[in-house]
Amino acid sequence: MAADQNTAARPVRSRNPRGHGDRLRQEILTAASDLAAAPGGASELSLSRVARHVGIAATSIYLHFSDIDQLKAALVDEGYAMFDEVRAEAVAGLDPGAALLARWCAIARFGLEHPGHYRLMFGPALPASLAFDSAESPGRRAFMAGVDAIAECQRTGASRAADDPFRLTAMAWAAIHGLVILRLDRPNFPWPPLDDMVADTVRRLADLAPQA
Amino acid sequence: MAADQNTAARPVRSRNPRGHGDRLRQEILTAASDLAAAPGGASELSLSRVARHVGIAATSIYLHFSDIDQLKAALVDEGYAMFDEVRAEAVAGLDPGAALLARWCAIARFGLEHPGHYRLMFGPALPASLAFDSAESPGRRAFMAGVDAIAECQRTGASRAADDPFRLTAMAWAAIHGLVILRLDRPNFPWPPLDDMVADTVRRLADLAPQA
DNA sequence: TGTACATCAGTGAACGCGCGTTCACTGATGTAC
DNA sequence: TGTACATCAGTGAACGCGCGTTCACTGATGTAC
Repeated sequence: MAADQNTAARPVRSRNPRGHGDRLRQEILTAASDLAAAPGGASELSLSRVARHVGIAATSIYLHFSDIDQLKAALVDEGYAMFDEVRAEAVAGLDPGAALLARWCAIARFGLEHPGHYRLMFGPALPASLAFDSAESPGRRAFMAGVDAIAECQRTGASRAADDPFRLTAMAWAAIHGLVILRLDRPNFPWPPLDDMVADTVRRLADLAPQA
Repeated sequence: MAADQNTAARPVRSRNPRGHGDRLRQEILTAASDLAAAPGGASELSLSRVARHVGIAATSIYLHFSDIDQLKAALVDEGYAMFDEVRAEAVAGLDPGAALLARWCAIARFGLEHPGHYRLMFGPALPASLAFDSAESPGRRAFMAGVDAIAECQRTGASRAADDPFRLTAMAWAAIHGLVILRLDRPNFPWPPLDDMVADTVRRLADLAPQA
């Protein structure tokens, strides 16, 4: 019964008006993100499935992406754009300690709200060229912003941890990534509320002063 | 050059002596674990690849496993057997605080030493029937053992955290899982030493008393 | 106002590949008589 | 001691499927004259 996704007729879809062919690009990205969000992540993402989801012929994807890795790369780019925005928005106007908590809560919420993007950005399925490891990658830049945020907390006394801020950030990153990815992969586990867990984790790892 | 795994002749391999056909079962499990260890995890695990890796015909796998999910399930079983053993060995004879640190260090090391098993046990690619969520699953039993370990620390004063031990364990699990899985998925990141990071993370989350 | 043409958004058939799975089989080794 | 047979460990050809990718194409819409 659930299998008729294979046999179902392609959904009705009227072609975009002349001059707006690039709208399809966004439809493709959205569908790809939906598929990558599935448990199993990027392994559920295929050109045929994306095309079926959008309601177009598989070959139409080539009008906007030269191959499937370009499609994944575009999702990753889009993901980092949202990711940067979400963090900036979350910390705006806060003092360093509150900002640190807000930053990591925003990261965790981003992961749960955009699981398709998140899995591609931080999961194992990246096109090789985009792996989070060169110093100029967007992932590394986001990480270094986290390092700065912790260093700022240490400077102002909001954090009493004496550790190297790079190391502290690696610990926080791992901890929050684990929270996100386990929630995605084990949705039936009786998870305590997200924001509290994230805040408690960060507060303890960075030894943040108790809040007013 | 790396592609000749496809065209390469099957490795020489003499058949097992009469009465020892079940040796092949273990060879298959070992090869499957190797393949699942790859970045990309279980998506690299296929019957054909396992067979090629062992040096047998793909159909020979059916002599020991009725389908590919049974093969994965056997890997998960084997993984939990090792996992239970490794934890028991790590904590033997230690006081509650030291045992808690040793437990989580052993878990992290298990993940890095047996990435194939670990990815299947805790990653997204589990056969549906084995997902870590029913109360009787081996994963849940391991988790509850962790809860007991933290509760014991709280009882003896080794941990000064007042939280629900279930919640604390969920935080620790997420944090350590994140450390393991990010190390596997981002091997080029300049990670600080594992044991220190694990111990620091657990010490801070559980608010363990400083050690002698 | 009419018509030829260019452009644009998208299609459909076909390909070779690796996959999981089925089926009938092979050939060496031990055992019954 | 010799031979027929059963058992055992594994093989090889074939299937249908979804995949990524190629190629030549269609049909609606706008524009030049």
